[in-house]
Amino acid sequence: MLSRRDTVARRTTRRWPASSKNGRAAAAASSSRSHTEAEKRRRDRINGHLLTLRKLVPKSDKMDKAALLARVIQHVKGLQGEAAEVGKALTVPTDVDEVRISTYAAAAESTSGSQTDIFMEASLCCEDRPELFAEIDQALQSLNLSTARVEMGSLGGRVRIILLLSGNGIRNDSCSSQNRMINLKGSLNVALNRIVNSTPSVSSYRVTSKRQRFFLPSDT
Amino acid sequence: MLSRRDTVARRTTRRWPASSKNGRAAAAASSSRSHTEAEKRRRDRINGHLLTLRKLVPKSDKMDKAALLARVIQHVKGLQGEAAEVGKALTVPTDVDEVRISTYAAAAESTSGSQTDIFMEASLCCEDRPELFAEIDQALQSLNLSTARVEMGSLGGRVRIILLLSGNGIRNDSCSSQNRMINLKGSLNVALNRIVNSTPSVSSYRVTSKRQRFFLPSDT
DNA sequence: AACGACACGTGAATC
DNA sequence: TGATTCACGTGTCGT
Repeated sequence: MLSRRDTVARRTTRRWPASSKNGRAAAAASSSRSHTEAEKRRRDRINGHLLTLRKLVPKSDKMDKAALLARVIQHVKGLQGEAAEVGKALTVPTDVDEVRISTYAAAAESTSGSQTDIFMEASLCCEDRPELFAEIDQALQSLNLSTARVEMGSLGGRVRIILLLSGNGIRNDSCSSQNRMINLKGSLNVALNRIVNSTPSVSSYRVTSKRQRFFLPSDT
Repeated sequence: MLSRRDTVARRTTRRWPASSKNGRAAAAASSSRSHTEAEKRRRDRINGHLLTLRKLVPKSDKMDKAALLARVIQHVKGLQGEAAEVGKALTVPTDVDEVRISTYAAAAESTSGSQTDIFMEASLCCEDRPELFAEIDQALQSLNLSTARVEMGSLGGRVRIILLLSGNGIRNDSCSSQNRMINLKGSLNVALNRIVNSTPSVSSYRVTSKRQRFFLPSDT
């Protein structure tokens, strides 16, 4: 459990046998001493870094040294995954039209047993236009999908919208849910692609400058 | 420099002196053996985790054990800082109303010399309501601020909006630009706070469910 | 030779 | 008590 003993000096750096006058034994003793001291410096260096890591990683106090390392790798993995996910899910639109749909199951630890809900994450990137949200809304409604969360970024007249969707009542305890999921995914894909690919060139709406048309007032 | 020797078994797990028939010595030897074996297992566990970390952290191969740990803490610090920064700029609304404005100068490397534009980043988090964007738009227009980029996140009926603003024609080559900047910052702050703090309770707009009102169609 | 890094076995301490 | 964790000193390999 690691109590004190990591800070306390358990033994006072060993008493060396007082360098004898004999040349041979003195040399050997000196060598051994420097060796021991160097080794201690090495250990202190490692343990110092270990301590830094312990302070850095939350809830890693009162932990085994090996367990600490395990927690560190878990933390690094988590942070790396998070960073990658943020990078992938970043709401900065690019110049290419894109629709990406990924399904995954998030295990929701509830009090009454663990239930696994099915979610879908849809990311679409296209030219911005006023009817965009309404069209997306309509598509989602027709597919009976509810939006758990939405994030949106806009830059240079283009938008990237990331939707976290959940199919109503679609759980993985149903045997046919997987098939429904695939169908849903396909349907959503074609619907969003249709929305993205509807070029606004025929629309009456026209961009004056290549930039600065972010705040399109609702109707005022 | 860490060559092989970490994978090679340098000595074959020590030959124990064949449990003697003496009860006392046999017990002591058995105890010592289990102790040694347990200690080896512990070392292997630690080194195993260390190896995992070495695989996890890039460019940490061919490194001292202590240096590896130093690199791990550096990596963790970097990832944590990155995550914190992302978290601060992330468009996930919280439960507290908030307005945050930060100004910074971004050096734009143009062909005709380097010109330094002044930007402001405004982050506001409040309850969502249909007139919100229009009010923000109006405030920005009255302050003659143009929006270079906007990011928005919505969750549970609340929104967090992050605006990257640039004052029109405000450059730092002007001697009075700094004062104008401060005034602008203050004005923007009071304007956004007024918008955020205007409670929608008196508004005719009312939320039915605590969730799922993300896609408010423009007017259809 | 001398120095640095590693694995090892052991004594002490904690649970 | 036995199991487990830690720091220590040492042997040994590679530079």
